[in-house]
Amino acid sequence: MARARNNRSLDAAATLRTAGLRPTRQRIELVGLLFGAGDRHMTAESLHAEAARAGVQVSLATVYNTLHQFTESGLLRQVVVDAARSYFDTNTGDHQHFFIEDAGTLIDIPGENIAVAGVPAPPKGMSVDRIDVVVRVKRS
Amino acid sequence: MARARNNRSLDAAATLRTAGLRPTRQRIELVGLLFGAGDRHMTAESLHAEAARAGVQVSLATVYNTLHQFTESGLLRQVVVDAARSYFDTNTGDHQHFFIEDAGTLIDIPGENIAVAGVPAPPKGMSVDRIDVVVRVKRS
DNA sequence: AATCTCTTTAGAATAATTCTAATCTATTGA
DNA sequence: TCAATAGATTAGAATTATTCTAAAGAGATT
Repeated sequence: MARARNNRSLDAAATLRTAGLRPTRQRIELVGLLFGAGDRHMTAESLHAEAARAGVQVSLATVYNTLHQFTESGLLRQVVVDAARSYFDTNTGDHQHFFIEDAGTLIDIPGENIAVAGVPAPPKGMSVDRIDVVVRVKRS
Repeated sequence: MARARNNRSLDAAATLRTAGLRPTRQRIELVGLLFGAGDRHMTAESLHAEAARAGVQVSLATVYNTLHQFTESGLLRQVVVDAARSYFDTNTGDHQHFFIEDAGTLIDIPGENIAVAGVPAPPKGMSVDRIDVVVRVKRS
């Protein structure tokens, strides 16, 4: 019998298969980093740096590819708060964000807390894809 | 008597002076383009192209400078909806946006229509700068 | 008009992201 | 099990939006 991969890897592979993605070495390791420790907000650069620190060899191009594939298959959600960089959120459930402008960091606001009322009907032939609320905060 | 500038230019110059900016030829012409025709959502490239079409000579660097200066002095509001480009809104009043993802266009939602409830207290030492709501719509 | 400070500009530089085309690897079918 | 194949990874080049630089230009003030 071949030496088995550990449980984490098995979980990651299953997650990837469910998402319709081949469980490659790089994707498995990125799944581990992304989903191994609670809800996180990552940029391509921060994930690439974290992979390097963890001794995981993966190119920046693959990190970008992977973040986009994970977003398309619903494993991640992209958050647009800053014109300069893209954030990816491991929490894909109903929630919104505080954005700390000075630090460039995000904090989740649970969806049950927050409510948006009075959104007009979208233009003819259009339907609402998602409503994003960003509460921008600064040092006071 | 010197030939007087027209009213539009006088208005523009006054607007600029009030904002604490020197009324230079370029700024006056950009004010004319930006505020001459109702509420608009522009990118640096779109404003630069429109200036060129109108025969207004202004460099792209100046368009960027001007958009940022106008934003800082409250003449414009920057809208972050797309990781790829920055939009500037001539409507600085209380309102929110539909973002048509396919077309990359914005539509205002009047502030009196929309309400956000249940925003938790911001983290210690922070205060809310602004709450942005983006209703992302797509062809249905 | 002289001076001073602020502004504009072309083009170089930067930063995030995407592309390319060559190499590699997981999967599949024999 | 192994070759074939479709898909994935990679380094580095390319692209895109934006910012920087430093030199020339133009309002403002005297």
